[in-house]
Amino acid sequence: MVRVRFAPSPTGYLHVGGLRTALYNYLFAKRHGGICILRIEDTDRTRLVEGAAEALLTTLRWAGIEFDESPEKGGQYGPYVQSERFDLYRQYSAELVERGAAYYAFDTPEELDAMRKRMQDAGIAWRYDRTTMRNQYTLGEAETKRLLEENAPKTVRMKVPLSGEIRFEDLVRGPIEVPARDVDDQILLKSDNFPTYHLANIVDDHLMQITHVIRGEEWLPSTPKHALLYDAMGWERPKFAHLPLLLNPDKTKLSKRQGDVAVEDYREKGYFHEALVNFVALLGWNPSSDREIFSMQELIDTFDLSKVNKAGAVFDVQKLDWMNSEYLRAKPLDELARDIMPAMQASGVTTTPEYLASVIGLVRERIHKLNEVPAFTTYMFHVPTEYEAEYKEKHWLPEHAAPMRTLAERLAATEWKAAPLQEATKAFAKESGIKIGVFMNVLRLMVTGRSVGAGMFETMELLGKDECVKRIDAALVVFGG
RNA sequence: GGCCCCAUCGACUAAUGGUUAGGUCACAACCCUUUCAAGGUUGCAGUACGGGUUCGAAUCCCGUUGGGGUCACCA
Repeated sequence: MVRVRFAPSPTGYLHVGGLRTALYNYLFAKRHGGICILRIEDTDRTRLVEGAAEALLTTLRWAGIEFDESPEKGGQYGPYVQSERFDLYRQYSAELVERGAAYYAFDTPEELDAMRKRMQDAGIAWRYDRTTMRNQYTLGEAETKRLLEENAPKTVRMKVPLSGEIRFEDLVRGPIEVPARDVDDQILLKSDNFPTYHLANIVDDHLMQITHVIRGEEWLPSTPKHALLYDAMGWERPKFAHLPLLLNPDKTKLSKRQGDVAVEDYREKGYFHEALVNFVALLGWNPSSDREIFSMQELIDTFDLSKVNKAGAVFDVQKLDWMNSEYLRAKPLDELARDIMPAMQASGVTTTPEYLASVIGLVRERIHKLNEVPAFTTYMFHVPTEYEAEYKEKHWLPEHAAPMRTLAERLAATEWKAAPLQEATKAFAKESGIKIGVFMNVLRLMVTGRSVGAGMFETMELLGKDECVKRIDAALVVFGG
């Protein structure tokens, strides 16, 4: 049985890289009929943000990712919040010490900083030296016992072998080998008795029977430590899969400063969750096809960890925009109308879902995001009060007044549908000897006040005869016809 | 700097020893046209470099260069 987990820290928003990690875990679990778990890793009290865990869940749910086991849903391996599992970590940390795989250290942060600085100045790579620092090996049994009884501040560090190689297999990168001498004696239990990520992570992954650890590449360097810990406890190691990083345009790790990194930002900007998920799914993975558009179910059906790429992928908003517009054009109009109705009302428009749906149908090919609808379609709800100066300058001449008046009369007498209206206009252009382009532009100017918009006759049909005639008359007055 | 990872058009990627190196975004041109789009057609553009292995290399090996990640009592 496949069991995977997404384990974020509740320190704020959901990073798009986090979304992709969560998504791959979810897809992998669903693909194999497995279980996907959400675990909150809140062992660092200093970085904790109130309400962040709930926000994370809300955003993940918006994206269409549901967990089988989570803090709110529960499950038989809970609790799913690390701060509620502290006793467990202390217990296993003690066991690690008993097994000789970890030891007590009594150095203060100041001492460590000083040592680090000294080594740095000397040009030597930093690594905790357990033969010279203050720990149970240098202090001796009696002194260690005394300090422990005295409740002196202490940490528990892992005892990493001084020689040899640490090997592990990565599902996307193959075998990885690192010299043990380059691995630091990582702190497992802090002096406040709280575990660090490394301890809490392997304890929970083991206890929750996680079979595959799918996480970002930034974790690759600490995986040897995790492998060592599983071995020390006599636990079976899960399979590891380290995902390529999401990058800024300059190829550095995707970060704030260079654009939006929070999923919430994209949500607020009006991107569809389907588009964001589709886009992010294809960043670092591809099912070897030319296909670009995938629904969640289609992603589940084709997802394959072995096809995940090794190289980082630049997050290109232009392609996201394109993908979003694909969804915008494919979605049912009534659904779009329902989604954007609140924003329409907020911008002072009262309308019916049916009319709004028709309006969206007219303009959806001209915008990238649904939330552009209110600003793009004001003329569909309000009589224009202003006319784009440059556009008017370019297309309006006083001698157009008389023919326009006649055209308006002709149009009013024809069936108020796009096709007949077009025919009538064409006929009148021919008859009057004026190019149809002139009528088109002036009509657009008078009816919408804008230089850009949907097809003119479709727009007029939807607006209705009375409204259009009224607008043309009003414009004629304003323009001094 | 040590360690680790990575390397196909500007971007996302396909091609797992044999293809004129394919698709998508972006960009450009043309067509369509009623503004803006959309759509259609075409174009631009890539295997980082150097050595091997092989009849044959984007693909396998080695090196170089370049990029990235990581080196906390953060995760």
